[in-house]
Amino acid sequence: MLEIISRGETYGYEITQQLRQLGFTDVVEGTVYTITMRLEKNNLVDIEKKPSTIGPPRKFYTLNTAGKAHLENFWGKWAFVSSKVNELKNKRR
Amino acid sequence: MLEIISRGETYGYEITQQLRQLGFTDVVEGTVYTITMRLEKNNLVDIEKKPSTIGPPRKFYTLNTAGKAHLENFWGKWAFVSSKVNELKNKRR
DNA sequence: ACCGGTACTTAGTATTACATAATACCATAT
DNA sequence: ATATGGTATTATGTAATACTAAGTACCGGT
Repeated sequence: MLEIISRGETYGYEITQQLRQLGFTDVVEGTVYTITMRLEKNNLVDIEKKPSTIGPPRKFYTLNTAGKAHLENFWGKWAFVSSKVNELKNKRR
Repeated sequence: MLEIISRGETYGYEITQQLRQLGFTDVVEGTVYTITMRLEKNNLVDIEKKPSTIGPPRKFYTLNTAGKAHLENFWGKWAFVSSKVNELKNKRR
């Protein structure tokens, strides 16, 4: 979700749809919501509310400096963990 | 941990050491223990207690049929999730 | 007036992650 | 004997995370 938000401001409902398109077909809005709430709580995002012509107002998120740092930190951890897990996988019988 | 156990019977303390050697340097025994407890609770392992000459008895774990199935299921999920995450990573700016 | 799609929020449970500390066994050195 | 250090499991508690179901509300079209 941090990575998705990093590509440009977006909002919960749209994030849900993007995740579903990515293949996480059974992600529901509630799941995404708890994560956006966490991002807010941890001050990793800036928030802007904008009206929509086709529904209720949208709450747009963008990564702030801390959010970007957090994302970079995540990618570092991902590189480490995924390489270790793949190492295990490749040694599998 | 399922993968580590799948390579041959082993016990908590040894698993901790293996994980540390793998690079997860700050894994402590308590963390491993909660996971072995979960494996027991979910009936994914067979248990055999054997004496040790250099300390208290060891509780050896081996994967049972359900455990092996669970592991295979994990590798399937891993292939999916890691490919999706890497897809995101590679599109990163 | 209702319906379906859009959109956020609430509230709750179950699981997971992790740390700290306690207990106990054994060999070796003092 | 006893102190110590490595080996090994167990107990207990807290915080974070994952996930679901249901509720509220806004809007356009029939």
